[in-house]
Amino acid sequence: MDTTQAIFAFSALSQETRLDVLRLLIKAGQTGMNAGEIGDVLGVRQNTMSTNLNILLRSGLVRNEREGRSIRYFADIDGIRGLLAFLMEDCCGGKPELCEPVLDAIVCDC
Amino acid sequence: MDTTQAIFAFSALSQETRLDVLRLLIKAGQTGMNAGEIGDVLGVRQNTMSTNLNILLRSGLVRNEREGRSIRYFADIDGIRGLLAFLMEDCCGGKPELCEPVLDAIVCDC
DNA sequence: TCCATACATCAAGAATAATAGATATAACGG
DNA sequence: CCGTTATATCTATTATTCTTGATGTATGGA
Repeated sequence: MDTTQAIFAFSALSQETRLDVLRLLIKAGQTGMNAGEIGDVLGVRQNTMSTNLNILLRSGLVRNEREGRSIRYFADIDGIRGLLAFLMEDCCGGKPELCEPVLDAIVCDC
Repeated sequence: MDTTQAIFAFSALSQETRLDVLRLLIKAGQTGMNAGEIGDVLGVRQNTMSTNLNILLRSGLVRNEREGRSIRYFADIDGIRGLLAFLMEDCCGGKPELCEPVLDAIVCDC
């Protein structure tokens, strides 16, 4: 992950539809969701959703897989990890009490 | 953290100067850095840096403290935690193997 | 109180991004 | 093949964001 890529990824997340999509796909986990299904759930027009899905794809936060006529989208965990690792790189200047709370926040219930 | 606030924060990070500033402040930890010092290190003009620091402040990713004539800026760990927690909320749909690698990436050496 | 330092705000031009109508492509069924 | 479904691309308009010169404000020292 370099700065340019990180900026592109954060930029992808700085728009409501795309942020909603990624959060939805993170919830969906390995099951993923079809493009049309995502558009229906979020109430976004087909071509707008397609454009936004493509931006998420290019940002490396999402991946997809053709499934017959549909295309299924998934959160790309490696991409998300890379982005967060880039942000938190060299964190806390040797004082773990600064960054530990950040980790705690992401621990999920599963 | 709500969607509007998260979009504002990700938008704050989707610009080179501001992303550089936050990463710098994360490295600086509790020591923080003066506004002028940040501008010097990153080679950004005074008023541009001031505008960008204000955007980071309003995004909740950074906090500041007056120090005589200077103003010292710090990464706001609570703000960062809130943002990442919002993104990863309800992650992995019951399958921990999806989100654990994300956590591993952020574990720091300190 | 006057000056210097450190930072913030204003305003306007330039660059970038968002949306949606129209159209194109890809896959499947008959 | 032909039609239908599912998604992608093109294009233009509108809206937002970035940068910077000029100027304003706050603090501390002489």
